[in-house]
Amino acid sequence: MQLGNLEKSVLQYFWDTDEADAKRVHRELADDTVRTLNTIQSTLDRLYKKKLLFRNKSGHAFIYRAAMGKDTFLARLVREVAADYTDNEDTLLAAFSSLSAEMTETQLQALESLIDQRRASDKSGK
Amino acid sequence: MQLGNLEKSVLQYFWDTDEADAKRVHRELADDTVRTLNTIQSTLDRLYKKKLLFRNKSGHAFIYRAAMGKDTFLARLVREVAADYTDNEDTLLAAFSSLSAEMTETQLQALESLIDQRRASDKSGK
DNA sequence: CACAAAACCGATTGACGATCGGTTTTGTCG
DNA sequence: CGACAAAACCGATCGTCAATCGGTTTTGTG
Repeated sequence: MQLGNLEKSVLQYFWDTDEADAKRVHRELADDTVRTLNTIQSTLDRLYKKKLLFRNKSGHAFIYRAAMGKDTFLARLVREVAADYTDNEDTLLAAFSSLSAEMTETQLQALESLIDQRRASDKSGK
Repeated sequence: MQLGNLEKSVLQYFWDTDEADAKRVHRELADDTVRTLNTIQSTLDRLYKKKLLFRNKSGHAFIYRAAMGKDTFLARLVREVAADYTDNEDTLLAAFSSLSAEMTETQLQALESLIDQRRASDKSGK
């Protein structure tokens, strides 16, 4: 899932904003470069076709919203990257190894507690 | 760092093979699609310019080798992906959370032991 | 039903990887 | 040292895909 810069910005926008139509996105994403509402519409449509945004019609316009949270999306990207470069599953662990080499102790602890949480939710049959 | 398919294959090749010149890569990467030696050369050059391969001349030809291991490269990609979608560092942890939700107990344990190793090498002043 | 708003379509541009043909360099060997 | 082959280097073309926008078609709604 390779995204362009505008696509990323828009996605980011929807992680902060519950829902919006093209007009609103265009208005609130206004930055340096001048862009047409039309450009935003194309981008929304592209993201919709990529199933990264949901939409449903309300009056004239489509109302869009993020199809998944940022963390879920990130996890997906990470998995994708790993799958792209590895045959056996454990390369992902190797990558973690390199990554962890640059993590702070605090982050390591956070990671550990995530693992524990995962185990807990397993046990509870979730 | 976005790579095309041939680039990925070549990189993968160099993670299995210590060093090789274009000719050898071309010979050993021969698959279905017919490709010229020239194509392989371009690709090697592109990877060299991206600093993913080292090279040095030996006789007529360049001898190439991987500039980093697969795990280091993967870690770099993961970091890159994360940086691309997150302002604060901790989104990476959130992503791990989603990821860990699909890990087997065995993988979780492996991850934990990686964390421990990391701590150990910290203490030893490495 | 008319009209404005938005969707939809299609064209263009700019990156960039893949692919090669052709030209220039450059070792090496007689 | 000079010819020749091998490889590097250059540049063109093609395909894909995001970004951009103009123009046309739909479509709610007053």
